[in-house]
Amino acid sequence: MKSITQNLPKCQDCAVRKSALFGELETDHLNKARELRSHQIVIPAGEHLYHEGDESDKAFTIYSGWVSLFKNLEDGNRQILRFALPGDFLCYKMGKNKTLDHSAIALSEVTLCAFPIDRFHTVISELPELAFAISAMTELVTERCHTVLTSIASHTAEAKVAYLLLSLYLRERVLNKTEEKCVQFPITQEDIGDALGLTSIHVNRVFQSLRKQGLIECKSKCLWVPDKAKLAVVAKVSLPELERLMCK
Amino acid sequence: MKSITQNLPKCQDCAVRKSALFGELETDHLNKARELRSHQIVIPAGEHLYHEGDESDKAFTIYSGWVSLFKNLEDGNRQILRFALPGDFLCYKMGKNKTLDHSAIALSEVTLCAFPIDRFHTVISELPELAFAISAMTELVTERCHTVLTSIASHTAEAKVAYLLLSLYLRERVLNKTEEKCVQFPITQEDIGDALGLTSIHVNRVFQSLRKQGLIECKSKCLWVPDKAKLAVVAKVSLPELERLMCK
DNA sequence: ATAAGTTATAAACATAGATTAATTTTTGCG
DNA sequence: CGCAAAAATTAATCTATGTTTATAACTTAT
Repeated sequence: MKSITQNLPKCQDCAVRKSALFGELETDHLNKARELRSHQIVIPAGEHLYHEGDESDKAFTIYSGWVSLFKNLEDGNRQILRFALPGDFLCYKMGKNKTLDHSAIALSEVTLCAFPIDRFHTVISELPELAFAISAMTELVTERCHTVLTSIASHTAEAKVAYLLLSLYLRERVLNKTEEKCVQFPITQEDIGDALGLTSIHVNRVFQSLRKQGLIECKSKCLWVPDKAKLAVVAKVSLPELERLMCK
Repeated sequence: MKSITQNLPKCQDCAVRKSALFGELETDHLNKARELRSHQIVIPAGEHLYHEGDESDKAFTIYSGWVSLFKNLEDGNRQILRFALPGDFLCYKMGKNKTLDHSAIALSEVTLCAFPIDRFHTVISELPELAFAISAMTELVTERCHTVLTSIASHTAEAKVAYLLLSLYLRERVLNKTEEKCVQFPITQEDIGDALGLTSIHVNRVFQSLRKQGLIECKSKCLWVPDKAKLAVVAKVSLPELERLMCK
């Protein structure tokens, strides 16, 4: 883990800002908010950002890279709660209880913008816009959690996998404006199983089937969805609704 | 649906206050916050509180009764997201997007304290404590959602049912201080199935088994758990952690 | 008190997905 | 480049849960 405190990139130039916490703030508010940022952190793939049970004293915005948020189970398995992508705001709790209910691990090399939490609190008191912006993000995460719960509880394995792949594909597509047909996709079939409550073996079976149907192309950490509408049908979700939810 | 605007009960005497939104506010703040309340609403069992897609213009604290929050699926089924009990705060969104992502229906006769949302916003700006209190509740709901997701995704039907029954039993126990061994439990086996992604028939099989093991007694809208620790083992959850999460 | 609608229970059968175990392919590293 | 570890793939078997169909026990309203 490497800390960077000099020559930080400017928030107003940041590629992920529009989809991040400060996305809706006016420029003058932005300058005030930016002062909150203390440093950037670079974390190699596989390393923890924080552990379940830790007290949060920093908040992070992901600048680049993918993160997995999960709970460890008594039987040695883990339940992945969600995958966090650039622009996502992690590890901040406004309430008095600062104990974190889950762990976070870097799936690829990750760069974070870090904010000391105590400064945050005082600024929020003066800047209600920031409180509203944070709450808006929390509400979005909760809505996403509701749709994931729905997908996991009431659909087949094929629909669940299709739902997860499509969600992540849509998010990555808006973040990364390149013209390449594939987007980066740094998770394994086992990660997908841990997120959906399926074995990696069954995830593999579903992958074969989705590939045969021409719904996905996926290898070596890359994903391409030739026809999003078709995959949405298999995922049993309305594509416009999913786009709204995933791309803000 | 009946509206009450006269002789409302006082917040400082309210039986559910300590577990509700204003629970952590000081008395002087409380008086300010209480002015937000416009009226009480009584809703008969089976009637909707609001529908998915509605724009929220009021917020509610449940004063008495149980509510089911759910999404309707294309195949005619519904996914219950959670059951809301007295003290729960519903239907408020701080962010700009006021569209509700789920519906709510009364499971028993429900009395609500209603707050017009526009007044709320201005008060929050002046009273950061209220913003923190609301966020603390949202964070609690999110953590509960994480544990439900975990239970649904990675445990057996027996563990899921045990988890849900124990959660609700613990919540109802702290709300209702009576000495009766049973607590009210106004939901059907089908509701439980809709919450956990199981058929009501399989929920029934699990009920038989839990009863045979002496882990629950449940009939005519009442529930008794003779040994919470034993049920927690079946639910694959740590009882102290669940008690913290469910009883605040 | 009776009828009508819900909710719970029961049993037989079908299947999606888990489990186990082995093999192949890809990735990362010295 | 070549090795070791991780990830993906395949196949055989097993089991938890869904499906279907019926009936019984409650609730609620007339």
